Amino acid sequence: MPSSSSSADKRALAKAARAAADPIDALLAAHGLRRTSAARAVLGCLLATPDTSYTHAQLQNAISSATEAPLDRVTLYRLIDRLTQVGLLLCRVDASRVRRYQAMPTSVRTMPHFECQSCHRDSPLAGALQASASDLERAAQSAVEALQALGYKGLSMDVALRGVCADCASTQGLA
Amino acid sequence: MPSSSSSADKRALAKAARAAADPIDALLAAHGLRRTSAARAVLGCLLATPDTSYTHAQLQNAISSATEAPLDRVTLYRLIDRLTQVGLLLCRVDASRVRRYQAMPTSVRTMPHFECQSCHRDSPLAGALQASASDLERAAQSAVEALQALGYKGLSMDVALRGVCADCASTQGLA
DNA sequence: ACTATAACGCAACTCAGTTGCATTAAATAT
DNA sequence: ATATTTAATGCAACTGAGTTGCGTTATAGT
Repeated sequence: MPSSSSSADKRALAKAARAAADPIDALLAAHGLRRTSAARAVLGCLLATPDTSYTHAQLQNAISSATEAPLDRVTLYRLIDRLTQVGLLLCRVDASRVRRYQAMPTSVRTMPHFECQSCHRDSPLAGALQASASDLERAAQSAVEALQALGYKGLSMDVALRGVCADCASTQGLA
Repeated sequence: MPSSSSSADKRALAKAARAAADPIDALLAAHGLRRTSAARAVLGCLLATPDTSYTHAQLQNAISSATEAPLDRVTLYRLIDRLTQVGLLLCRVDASRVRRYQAMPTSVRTMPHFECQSCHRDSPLAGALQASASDLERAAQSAVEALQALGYKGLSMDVALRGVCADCASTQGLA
């Protein structure tokens, strides 16, 4: 019954249809962002590879080679800022001082890692440390739940150990 | 009986005396670093204020105003690198991408903190989150001990939560 | 005291990110 | 459907933190 529906109904429907057409568009709309080709490309790229983080340069490269639109440096910076501010992206600064971006993970997986201040290797806690690592994960999980209960959104946790690894400690005469 | 001691004894004694004269000099010597005025100033400054971290600029400023030697930027960078590599200093990169340096803490105190990706506030986990925080600390402590047993030196742990805080989540219409 | 080399200081450079401003294109109102 | 508003884009110039090269100085070991 097309003639019986009001024009207001039609508009609402059209809007919903547009928003729901693509899950990525839906996300953008839900967070009050415009559905531009750049936004679709970035969010699409990051959602396609969860748990993978990109630097700004890597992201620009990936977008530019995938699509035929070379996407300006500054535009990408600002787009990333917007996506991060609404909680769609997770941003962390790695040990070499560059920001790394990824889609905000849905479940909170903590991956404790160790950064050696001498050789600058960054390695996940493995082997004998699995026990402590899973203890950490459990503790982290409950902290995250507590924050979620307080209204915090898009939470992620990062556990970093720092120091001098056994290799470096032995090759220097360390006290 | 000064005349009975060999010249070798004398030299060893002199070296020990020089090294032990000042605890800071002793530390430098023990880690194979030269005792220069710059090294003494930096290490002295950081050891005087444990658990306080300085940026490169703050440190340069503190040194230059305390002593009468204005200490070159690059020299300070290189000095910090050396001190960090031997495990005397702890270096971390804060949310705004600048490195912060402090004396390597003797006991491992974990202070979980939350970084809001919208308002960029960085706040310690407090109040209702104390429980989770202390769970985290305990888990962290055992991880650190496990690493120490493996020969790792100068360990420190950093637990960071990231996301959008309740304030920011409510002021934007966040899904 | 002599010598080897660690540490210093200066200048120039790189890399990641920012700011200002004019232009374009979504979203909304008519 | 068209006009209007304003979010988003693109370019150019800039900033701040850290790095590299190289000649000079001062500490450690002989």
